[in-house]
Amino acid sequence: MPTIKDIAELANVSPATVSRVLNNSGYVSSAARKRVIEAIEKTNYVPSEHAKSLRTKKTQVIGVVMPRLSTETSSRVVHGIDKVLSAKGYQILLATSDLSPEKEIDQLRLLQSKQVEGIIFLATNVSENLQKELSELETPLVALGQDLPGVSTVLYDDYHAACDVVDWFLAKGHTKIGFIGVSAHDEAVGRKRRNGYQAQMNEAALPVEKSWMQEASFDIESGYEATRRMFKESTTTPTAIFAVTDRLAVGAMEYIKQAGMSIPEDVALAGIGASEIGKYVTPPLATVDYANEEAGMKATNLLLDHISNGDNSHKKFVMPYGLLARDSLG
Amino acid sequence: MPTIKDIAELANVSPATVSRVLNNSGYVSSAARKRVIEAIEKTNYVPSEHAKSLRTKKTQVIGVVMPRLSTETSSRVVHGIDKVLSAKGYQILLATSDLSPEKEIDQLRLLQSKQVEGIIFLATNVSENLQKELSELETPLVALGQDLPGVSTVLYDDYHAACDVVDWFLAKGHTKIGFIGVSAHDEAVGRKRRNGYQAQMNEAALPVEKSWMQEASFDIESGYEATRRMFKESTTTPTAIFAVTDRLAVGAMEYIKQAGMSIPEDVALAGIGASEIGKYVTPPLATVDYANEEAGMKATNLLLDHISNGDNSHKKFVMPYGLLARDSLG
DNA sequence: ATAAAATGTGGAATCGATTCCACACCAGTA
DNA sequence: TACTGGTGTGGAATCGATTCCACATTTTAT
Repeated sequence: MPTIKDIAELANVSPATVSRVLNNSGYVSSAARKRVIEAIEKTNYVPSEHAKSLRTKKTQVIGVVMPRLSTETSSRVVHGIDKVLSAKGYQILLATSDLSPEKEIDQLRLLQSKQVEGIIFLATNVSENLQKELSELETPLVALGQDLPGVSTVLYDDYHAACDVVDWFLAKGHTKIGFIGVSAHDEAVGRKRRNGYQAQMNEAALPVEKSWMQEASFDIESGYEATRRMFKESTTTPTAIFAVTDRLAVGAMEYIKQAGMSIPEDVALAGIGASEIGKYVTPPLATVDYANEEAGMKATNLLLDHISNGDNSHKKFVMPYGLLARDSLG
Repeated sequence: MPTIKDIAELANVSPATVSRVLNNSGYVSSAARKRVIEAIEKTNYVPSEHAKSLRTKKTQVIGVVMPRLSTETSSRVVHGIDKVLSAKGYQILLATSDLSPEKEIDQLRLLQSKQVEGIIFLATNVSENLQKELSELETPLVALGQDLPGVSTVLYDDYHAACDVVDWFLAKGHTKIGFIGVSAHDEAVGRKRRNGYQAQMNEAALPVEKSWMQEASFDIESGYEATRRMFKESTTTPTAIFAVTDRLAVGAMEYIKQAGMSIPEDVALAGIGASEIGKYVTPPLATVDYANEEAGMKATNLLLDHISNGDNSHKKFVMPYGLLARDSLG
């Protein structure tokens, strides 16, 4: 591995001059520049970013912390982030938290030690420790998807989206509406969407049988099971089901079909997420489009603003969402 | 941002001693160690990885270059990579090439300058320039999915998988089998799978009408269009279609349904990739499971071997695949 | 013609860690 | 008593770049 010194010797100049060529700064005669460039090409020289960062404090790297990579939502978000970042010459240092609160904090530290210039943080849990860590963090950070106090965040409008889904059903005349949610530890998906559902049912003065509200995890299989439980346990069975994610809804769809009922005639169905799968199941799944890619882009732009302007204000940005009424609605 | 010097002063020791505490190396009295640890905690000190890497040449970062992130295949692969890497304390520096050959090379250079300890490379194009770049690269590298000469690779068995898909149809008595492929610039998906199809049709002495072979890009919509063309242009229409990816197959499915034909009675269908979507469309799509996550893990382990053993041999590893015969087959 | 400004270049300090080496101290042993 | 060997510590070089400053040389302006 050649260093700047080797190039300097080869080109018969000082390291300082090589550096000037590298950075297009200061004065360099065209003769010297030519010799340096030749030396660089001959040796396949690549400057060490570490030495550079050590001196300049710039790394051109943004850290991204997310619970898991292998979901459609995540990859859309990362794609949005990458789109903005790669255009500006930044790279992504990826850190996954595996849904573990301690690991989220560890990763935050690790990224800090790697001197990333900013962090985009998709949290799931919002613990005490996490908030403490965040408040001590010097690196600019933007949260996405969960409302973290004291930091800039790009949020989805979970509450109103959930209300709108329930409204869909109400408008079709449904009164017995089931709900498949996830753990309330997840503030956004677990709590807010449930709140929206409950608020809307209350508003409409509709009673909700206990078994109509089921809790699942995040996979299709779990949506299937939740639906099975719902139908087994209910005295009056729902005529519509709102699942908080498309995957859960697809699971519900599987159960309903297997149980010999038809969608939307016997049971109407809707999810949230606008996942690709929902578009191609039969019937197509009504859902809410969260514009994940745009959210990723938005968060990145916000972060870059913080970095360049040294702007420390805490902005909250709520993403608009789109309603995709499809056949599963009736 | 405190540095090792600040800690040293606070703890009344030299930087050397702080370093010893940090790395658990050499002799440190328990009194000194205690003072150092306290100073670290008090100041929230995080050592600079840049300074460290500059000195030690170790970064604990692996670069991953891939064409795009927002596909199910990619995220499965990255997930596999991450699983192995995070267990060993490595991090992932992500670089996307956006399907552009020049960008693939740029990213390779950039990763090198960031001193990554190894690179996992998912290429699409296999150009001259790329091969030159790879041969000059000093960083250990493992390619995944495309056969690059002169480097270790983890490969999918595209040719035989394609043969097996055609065999499915042959076994069901189909003789008119259509094919939806992608550009031959993509060696693995474009060329090898097509070769498998053609070889098998030849073997069975079955004629292939020109319009039965259509070229598409990678999205569902494009599969739809390719199928439309196939049916419009053919004098005899196929009774079975092999699409080289599940997404293309789903597009084909859409067209076939919309044209009023039924699957598998009028047209049988199969894809490759075992994407989740294929499992939940109606009818479920027959496909080939490529074990992407395992491939990512395999590639990572191979890479780590190279790194730790300084092992420069070029291993080729072909992943086994699984056949998922589902209802779309008939 | 002479002062002032622009151009080119190298020396050396610097960033924040690690690590070799020298040195000091305190046992235990011959 | 003197010598070994294990402990504990700090000084200083080092990694590979950037950048300030000083200095030399040329060009331009007055």
